[in-house]
Amino acid sequence: MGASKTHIFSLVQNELAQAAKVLAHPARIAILEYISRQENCICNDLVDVIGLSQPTISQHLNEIKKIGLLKGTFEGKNLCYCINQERWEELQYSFNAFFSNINQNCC
Amino acid sequence: MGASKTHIFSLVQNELAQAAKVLAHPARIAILEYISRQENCICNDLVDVIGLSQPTISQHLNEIKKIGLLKGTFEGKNLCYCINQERWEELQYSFNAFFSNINQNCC
DNA sequence: ATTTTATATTGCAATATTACGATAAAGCTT
DNA sequence: AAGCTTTATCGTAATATTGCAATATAAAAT
Repeated sequence: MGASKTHIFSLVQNELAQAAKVLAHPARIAILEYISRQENCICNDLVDVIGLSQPTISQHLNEIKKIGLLKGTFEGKNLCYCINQERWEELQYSFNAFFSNINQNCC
Repeated sequence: MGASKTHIFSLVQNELAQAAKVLAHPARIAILEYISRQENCICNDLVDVIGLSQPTISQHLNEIKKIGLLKGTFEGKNLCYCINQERWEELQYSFNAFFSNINQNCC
């Protein structure tokens, strides 16, 4: 097969997994960290900073965008990507809820 | 190519990505949630509860074990997997640190 | 000792991800 | 308009992941 059987899991489980998948690549972690340190983010910087090709960076940015973590606005000739604060906090809350719901009395 | 260029990223970035990768499948989310709800975990239950074949469940459990999230001990004839509390909290801390380090003054 | 039960491993097919060169598109600059 | 810069898309190759049938292993029960 190869494809995940997403239909046998709950929406919440699938959404958390989907979010985790976006964080499951060091380039995307690095991109998010970099954007968060900048006032503005010019994409071309990322190519230099991260050390991957421009198409690859573009693809990674797209993955991050897909789950709503980035807002993009144009500013002069360069595209300015920024963290979507609301979505970011939503995910932070989801991960934290997941990690907090653990029963300790076993073994 | 196809393989991730892990060597161009920091240890912390790679480790967080690695942990996220384990959470990046709804079956593994479901397995962790299920284990956390039980006093003991008999693996064979998981096959029924999750709805994937025994070899597939075994593989997923192995992925979870690889990053140290499970402790396993034998109890009678059944293997008992449990959440490794220390490691769990470590990851919770890592994710939370990542999510908390976001600069808001952009766009 | 043989059977039963539970878990792990192997091998393989289907699909997904990662990466990049080539090229396209879109907006400035002149 | 022509050229420059920046980002997106296409096409393709390499690798990784997901899933299961078949089989192996290991412990418990008979």
